[in-house]
Amino acid sequence: MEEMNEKSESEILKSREENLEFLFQRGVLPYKYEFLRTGTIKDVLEKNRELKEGVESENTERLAGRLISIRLHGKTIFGHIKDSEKKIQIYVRKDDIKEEQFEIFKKLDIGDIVGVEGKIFKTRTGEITVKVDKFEILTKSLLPLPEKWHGLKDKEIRYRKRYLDLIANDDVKKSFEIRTKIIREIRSFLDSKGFLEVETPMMHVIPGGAKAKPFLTHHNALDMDLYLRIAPELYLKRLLVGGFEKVYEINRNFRNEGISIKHNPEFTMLELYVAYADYKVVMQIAEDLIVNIADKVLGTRVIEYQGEKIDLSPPWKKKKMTDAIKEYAGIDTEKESEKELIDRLKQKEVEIRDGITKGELIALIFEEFVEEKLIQPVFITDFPVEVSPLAKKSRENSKFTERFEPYIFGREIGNGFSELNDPKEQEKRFREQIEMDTEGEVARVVDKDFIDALKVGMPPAGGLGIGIDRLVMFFVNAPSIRDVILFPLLKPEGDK
RNA sequence: GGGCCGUUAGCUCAGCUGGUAGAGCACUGCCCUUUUAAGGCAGGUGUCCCGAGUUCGAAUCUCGGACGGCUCACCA
Repeated sequence: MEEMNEKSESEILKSREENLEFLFQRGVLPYKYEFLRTGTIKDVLEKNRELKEGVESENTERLAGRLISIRLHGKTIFGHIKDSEKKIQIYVRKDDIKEEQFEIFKKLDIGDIVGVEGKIFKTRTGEITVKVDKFEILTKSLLPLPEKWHGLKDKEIRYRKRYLDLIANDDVKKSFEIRTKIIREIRSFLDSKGFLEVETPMMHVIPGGAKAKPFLTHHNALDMDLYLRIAPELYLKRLLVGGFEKVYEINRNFRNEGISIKHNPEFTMLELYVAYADYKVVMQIAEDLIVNIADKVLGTRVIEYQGEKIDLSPPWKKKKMTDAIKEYAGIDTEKESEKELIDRLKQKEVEIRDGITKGELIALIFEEFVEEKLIQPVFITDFPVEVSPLAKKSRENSKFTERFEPYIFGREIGNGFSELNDPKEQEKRFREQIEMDTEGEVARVVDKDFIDALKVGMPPAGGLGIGIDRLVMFFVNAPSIRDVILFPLLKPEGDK
């Protein structure tokens, strides 16, 4: 089996290996140390846009890039080279360069990285082209590039060999550039509002701050099990206790759950906390933050996601969860009994655990009957207290909390609340959560040190979390979270 | 983990109701001094994912397995 692979692989490589050997024999080292460019391809294209046909540029340009196409015509060669932004045609005439150089050029393969030098002209068809006087092969490519007609479509290869995906699919590079701009814009927005960016531990002794299964790891010297964090929340709140008033963290969370179009085991989360503020303040920040991204990164507040036009223009609607259920599902959760709600859920084949609470039922009804209908941006507020262990109870109704989630395209893209800061209440809620957690694969423990911190006293505060990957998905119209994570987790390659 | 679909040349794919394979791109050689999915002529691509079964005969049918995609569940 292994022998087979080696054999077939060497078949693929053969011609390129021979070309490499050809270069070595002529004393050409195809792994150069540097190449000084006069500019990027984009610069040169812009500079020569007005060039008249039949006229050569005054300046000699030096450009470098990957050879992405070659067209041999006997005594001339056409091709395109591409750098990080643009591609440009190159034109080599046998009369213009030494015979040996011409022979070497004919041995170049698609994928080689080359440097070219020459004047710029426009071809008969008006394409800006480099008339090559000199060239250097900067890096030899030994493996073939993805096929040029169909490009690289195989999703597995695209994710597994992202470098090929980036070479073959321009829009992929663009998506990741937008991702970076979004994160940069979030930072600059929050920094300008006086937030301090902090870093809290990724390795936790007690997993907390969210309801999810953690990854387990081990510290050898301390002979101690550690969990990769599922959320930074409890540490960021400790900072509020410590006296920071506006903090945020943008970093990875790790959750040992299933992988799907919306889930990657490690994902990037923004969490922010504002002292002396409640959930209403934070809700406004969430809206401002996202509208600001739309303005600064895309320049429009109307985005199209998977064929659906989404208008991010503020103000976003706000609906209490129970009101949304009434509006979209016609169910009055106040009036209906628990049994009636359970029957409705069972019709949708939702599993109901024994001893389920009314609050959990309301949350399930919302998820099953309402969520997918929330296409345009909307804040769902007032979540049941049973599903919101870290949120303060509502001033109006103690069965609900001062909590909100912004929904877009049927997906929750964030989560925020008036942070619970009563240590006794918090400890009680933690214990109730542990009781409700019937699956219990990971031993749930109350984070006593966090309770101690609350006992020292945390100012009233509002907090917000936003899943960055999912947010980016909207802005780059990505159907899968894997399209916005450069190297998504995949199973190791099988022995095919 | 459940369900659905897929796996044929390096790549993208075709191969009807079973008679052991085909196209384009890529690759090799030759021709071609403004082409751009360049073109023309010639060349060979291959344990048809693996294993077992049915059959005179399996890429094709049956069963089992591997790998992958989508989807549902857990979750954000």
